[in-house]
Amino acid sequence: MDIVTDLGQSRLHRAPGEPCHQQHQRWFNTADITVAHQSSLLKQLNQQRRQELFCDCSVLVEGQLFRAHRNVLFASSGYFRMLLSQAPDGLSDTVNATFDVFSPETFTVIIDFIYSGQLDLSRNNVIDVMSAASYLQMNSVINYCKNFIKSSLDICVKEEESELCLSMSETCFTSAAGEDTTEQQVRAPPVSPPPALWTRDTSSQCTFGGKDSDLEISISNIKTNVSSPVNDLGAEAEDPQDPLYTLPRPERKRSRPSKKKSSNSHHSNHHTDLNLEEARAQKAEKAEELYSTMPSIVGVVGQFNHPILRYKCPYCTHTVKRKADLKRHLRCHTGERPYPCQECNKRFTRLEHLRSHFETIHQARKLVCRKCKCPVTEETGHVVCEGTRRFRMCTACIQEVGCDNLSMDPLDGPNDEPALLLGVDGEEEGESKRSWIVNDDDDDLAEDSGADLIIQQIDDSDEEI
DNA sequence: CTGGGGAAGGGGCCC
DNA sequence: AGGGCCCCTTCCCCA
Repeated sequence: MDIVTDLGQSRLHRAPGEPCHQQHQRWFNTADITVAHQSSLLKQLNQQRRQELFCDCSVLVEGQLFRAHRNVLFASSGYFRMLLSQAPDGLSDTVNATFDVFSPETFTVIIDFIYSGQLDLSRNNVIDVMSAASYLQMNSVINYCKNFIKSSLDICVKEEESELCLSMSETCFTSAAGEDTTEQQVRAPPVSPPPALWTRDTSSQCTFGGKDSDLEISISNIKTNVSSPVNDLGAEAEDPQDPLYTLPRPERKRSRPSKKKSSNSHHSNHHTDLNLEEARAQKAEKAEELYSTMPSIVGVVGQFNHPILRYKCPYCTHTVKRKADLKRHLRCHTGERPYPCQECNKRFTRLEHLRSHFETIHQARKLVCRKCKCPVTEETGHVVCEGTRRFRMCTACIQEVGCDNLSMDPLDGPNDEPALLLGVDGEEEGESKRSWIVNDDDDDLAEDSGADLIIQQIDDSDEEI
């Protein structure tokens, strides 16, 4: 039996034992039949959809209901593939999906394409369709849209070329303070393709400087989308030229600051610092934009009676229950690290991670000996400083290491001693917390003072076991 | 080379 | 919605 499962792809299926010379004959026949069969099948499915026959899936787009076949959506869209594969078991159950991120008109174009292979693109809807296709992870539609825009540009750009060049030169080089948003628009920071895709009101991006707004929208979105093509799983390709991509991403190998790196980072040149700061600021800005444009509801999985709300990450297939969790998750894609450690300048995505890091690394909160792992009290051990790192050692281990290898903390004093970071006995919790968050006056502590190991007397009065 | 431990990062979920 | 806790995984370092 010859069955072609891939839409739009003809394949020859040779019957077992069939001579090769007959294959070629069969190829032409089968190809013709296959195309005819595909066409007929698609028409049948489309007819069924229009008559709502055997439809087992509902898609709600801004209140407008679209009935469809689950298997067709599954085969056509990465998003639906993910959505449907996460749906509860039970093939007889209907599946419901709700979208607020594109209009019913846009989805009509998409679903018509799914069921007919014909994409009804126009100058007015191409961006919306491309955005929706990107969201739904339909690469073929994205490519059609790209080609459509490209071909439009080939015509338009030639017409507008001279004026556009003039406009670009004005907008790009006249703003010394960088306040001109048009410059940023031209540069199109690629860190967040999804925001552009989420924003259906593309008119807000028409700040390119030319007079043809359609053309400018196209340029903006082409840059965003082409530079960050979405793969089948929805993750965009990385741009090695983009400074923002140099920061940790979940699919990358984690970049731990090695000791060498850490020490070098203090001596990095001014330009690098500025670039890092710039990249950091851009990241924070894009992250903020990303959060502000996050859709309120991304999808509903489950049965009609018991829908399960899920927020889907626009960068990967991960879904979460709460919007706040999505916001937190997005930091691993945006690279935003809003919580810097005052001691070592290492940055964290979460406050709790910073706290954990600070308490473990800089406060020696762990009441065990670093060497022998035995419990350490104020009688049985000391806090040992190694640069900005602190840990505890029992007296026996300190003696074993030898006092010659250890030196007293030069900061040991009533006012500036690091032990102050541990908090004061009887201090209320808020004060205690603030001690590890804000410590701007302790800059000298952040530097390696020359002593590799420093011992200081333990003040366990405020510590909890 | 390998296994153990520490640190960091991320997800789920409760308050 | 944000903060926080718990748990798990991953990565790196070191013996």
